[in-house]
Amino acid sequence: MSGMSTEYTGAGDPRRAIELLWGVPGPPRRGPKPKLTVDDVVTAAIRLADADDLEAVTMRRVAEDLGVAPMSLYTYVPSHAELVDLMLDRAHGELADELPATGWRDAVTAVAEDLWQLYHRHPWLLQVTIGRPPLGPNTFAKYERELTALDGLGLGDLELDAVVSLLTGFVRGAARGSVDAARVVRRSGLTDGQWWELSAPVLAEIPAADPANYPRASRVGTSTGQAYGAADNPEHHFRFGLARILDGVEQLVSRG
Amino acid sequence: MSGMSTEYTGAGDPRRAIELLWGVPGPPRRGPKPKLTVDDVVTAAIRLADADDLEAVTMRRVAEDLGVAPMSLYTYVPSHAELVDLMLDRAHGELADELPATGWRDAVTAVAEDLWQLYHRHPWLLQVTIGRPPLGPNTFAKYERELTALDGLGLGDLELDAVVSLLTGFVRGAARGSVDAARVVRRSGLTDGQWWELSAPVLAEIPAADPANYPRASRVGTSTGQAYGAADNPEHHFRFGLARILDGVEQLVSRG
DNA sequence: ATAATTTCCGTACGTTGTACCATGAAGATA
DNA sequence: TATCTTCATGGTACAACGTACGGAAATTAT
Repeated sequence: MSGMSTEYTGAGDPRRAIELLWGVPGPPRRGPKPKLTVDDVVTAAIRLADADDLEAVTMRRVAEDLGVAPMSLYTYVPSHAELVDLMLDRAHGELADELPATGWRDAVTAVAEDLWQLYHRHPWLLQVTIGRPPLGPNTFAKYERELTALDGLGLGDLELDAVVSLLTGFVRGAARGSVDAARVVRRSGLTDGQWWELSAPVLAEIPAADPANYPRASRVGTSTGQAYGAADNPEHHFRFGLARILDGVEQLVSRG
Repeated sequence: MSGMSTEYTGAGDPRRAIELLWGVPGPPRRGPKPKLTVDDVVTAAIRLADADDLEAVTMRRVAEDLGVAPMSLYTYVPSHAELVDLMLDRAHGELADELPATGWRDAVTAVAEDLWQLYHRHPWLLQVTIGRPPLGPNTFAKYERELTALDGLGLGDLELDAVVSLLTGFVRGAARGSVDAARVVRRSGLTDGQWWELSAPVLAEIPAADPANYPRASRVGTSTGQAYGAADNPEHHFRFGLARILDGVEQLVSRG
């Protein structure tokens, strides 16, 4: 294989992936002492991703960070794809286990907030395409906690799953908007305001782009621009959307 | 520049990008007749992306498709990034302008359904990272239509923007789950069921992965597995989530 | 005719994941 | 202790990527 095609979780051999995720010891080895452990590799990879991007996690860079040759990594990890799986499960281990005991709305809010924070601490998590659900301990614990937050509301199993999916999907999307916006500012060196000051005059020269053709869009666009000093406000969108979803779920619950 | 770093929309020179998006004619040219148009390039790129992936849209492959050398494309498009911007705006041109006049719930539902369909027709749209909002005609029209669906409900401009963001972000996330799941099945050649049959026995050998440690997760997991014959059902998650969000928005509206 | 401009494209560079193979280190067996 | 077996290490190489650079050829303006 060559290049780095779109990688999704759960590519590669399931057996090997699961053994790595759960850290099964394996039979006693015979050859020379390994200089590293799988955890070392994952730690270095996460350090690189945190400092930059998922794109920064190349086998060559991870190897350099660890003081070994690129090909040596393949004794610890079958491929780049499995390394990403391991990074993902490890990062989710930072989520708490406890939940507030002050009602389901607080519990669900805590789940959403924790995830929102986690995605901002490790923005590269949002660059991982989810193929198969990663069958690691922390991914399991995350799902268990999310279900626990909705315990005792009388929801059926299928409804529980759908609500959790709605919630986590929403947080993921909102966080993505937030970190993508931050990334583009960092990478381009232009704030949203500066970028708009460059773009607006060009747009004004295009007859077809007359604001009269898009009356609502231009009105709301200028309103949000003035209110936030930016095109939009990810943090506000997160809180607003979460409130709407909680209201929607509450109706479902109260209807039985 | 080398390799293909994570590309986001709105990279590159804003002036040139906007001129391309709106198809401004430019001064009369002097040199030899161009063999192609910008539209030809975009069309070929979309054809490749539809047939496969965004990853399949390489300058070399697009050029081959058009019968020119790779470097010739750069006379039409400043870089790969701008090409993606153009693809994105063009694809959104497939969205209808009209809305059902039978109430805001129907209108918002139509917006969501149309987007859901569009993302399934062009799954690569979900692989584009949104940096700056693409300032093209069809992106404008999309936003205008979304706002129109919420007309006359008494929502403020900031609320309107937040609701639209919630709605489109939700559809995007749900569709992503759907197309990613389909892609992994196609690429791995394994259905969810087959993949699970491979994974489950391995997991059963891991003591720490005992279902008793994750009681809710394992119960709900088997329920959904039996109900859908798969890990989850994207279509159902979409309809379910949309209903919850509509209920949540309805509360906001009725509270004034 | 000449000059100015623009298209087209061959070549080349730096980047990626990783296949393949040789080298040598360390435990198992005699 | 000597030999065998197994495994970590890492050098080299390949195909694919975006695209910088610069020359050749074509077209229009003068």
